[in-house]
Amino acid sequence: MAIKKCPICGSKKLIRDYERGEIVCGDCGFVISEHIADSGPEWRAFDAEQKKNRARGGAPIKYMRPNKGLVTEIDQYNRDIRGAKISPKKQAQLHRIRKWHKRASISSSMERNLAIALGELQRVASYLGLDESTREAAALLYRKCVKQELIRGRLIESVVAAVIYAVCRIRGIPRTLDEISRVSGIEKKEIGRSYRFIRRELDLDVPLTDPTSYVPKFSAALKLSGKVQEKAIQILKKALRKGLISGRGPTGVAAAAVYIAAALVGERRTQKEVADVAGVTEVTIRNRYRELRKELKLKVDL
DNA sequence: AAGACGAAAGTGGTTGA
DNA sequence: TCAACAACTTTCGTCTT
Repeated sequence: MAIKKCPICGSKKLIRDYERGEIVCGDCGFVISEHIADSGPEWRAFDAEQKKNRARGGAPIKYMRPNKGLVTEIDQYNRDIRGAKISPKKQAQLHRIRKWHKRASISSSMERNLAIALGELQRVASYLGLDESTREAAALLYRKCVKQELIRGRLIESVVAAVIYAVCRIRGIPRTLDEISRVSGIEKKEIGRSYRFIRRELDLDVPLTDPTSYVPKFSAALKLSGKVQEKAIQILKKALRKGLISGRGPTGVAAAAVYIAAALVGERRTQKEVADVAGVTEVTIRNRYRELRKELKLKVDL
């Protein structure tokens, strides 16, 4: 069912944010739906060069397919294009070609690994509501891992989860290790270990998680207005300048900011409510809240 | 009765020797 | 590999609304 207008303010200006898997109201900022399926094109160019290459004719190259979407097959009937029998010499040649063709593609261990991994990746990504371009980025990263032989000794599923986590961090898509752990069925510490390993080996540049990216998510779960989100982001920006973010868990900081913002705007939520959707405890919210209040000199009457 | 607050002890992960 | 360490959680008693 397609969503046509915002249930809060009735506005029809809806922004579909496929990277984050959200539909957001353009007027009040309310996050109407998370985890939407991407109905846009199945690939997105990361830069002009790729756009040019991919925009050319033919099917887009898909990293999600074990053979990148390009298929050649040599059938088993020794006939030429008109159906006539082929000479024994040619037959032998064809046999050799078939053999090597198979070895070079589906039957190589790398391709077998990829076939399993990409299926798992597809499954986890869809549970997390990640759009196609993010999935492609994850698939590409996974290919790099395979190429550098980083999988050996590790569960394929754990590397898949780690790759997804890395891509989400890089793209600023708010998905916690907890969420990924839940849908992938791999323990958090296991994912974390694989994640750190591939980050080091591939020399990935992963920025710190920006707490503001969690604000829309938490606000939506708490049914808070766009005004609260605005306020919360404003608070976080100030906190960032004061150096209150570093070293702290991003979800905790974001949760505290949302909690404060809700109180300031008059849409109060209890610490427990905020804590639950953020996946932290009330104590953590209190600690962050205390720091924020002190450093930013916010007057909050509770 | 429920929520807010904070102290104290416990837990799991990181880091540096 | 081990110990120190910071962030966070759990638990609990007290205060406020």
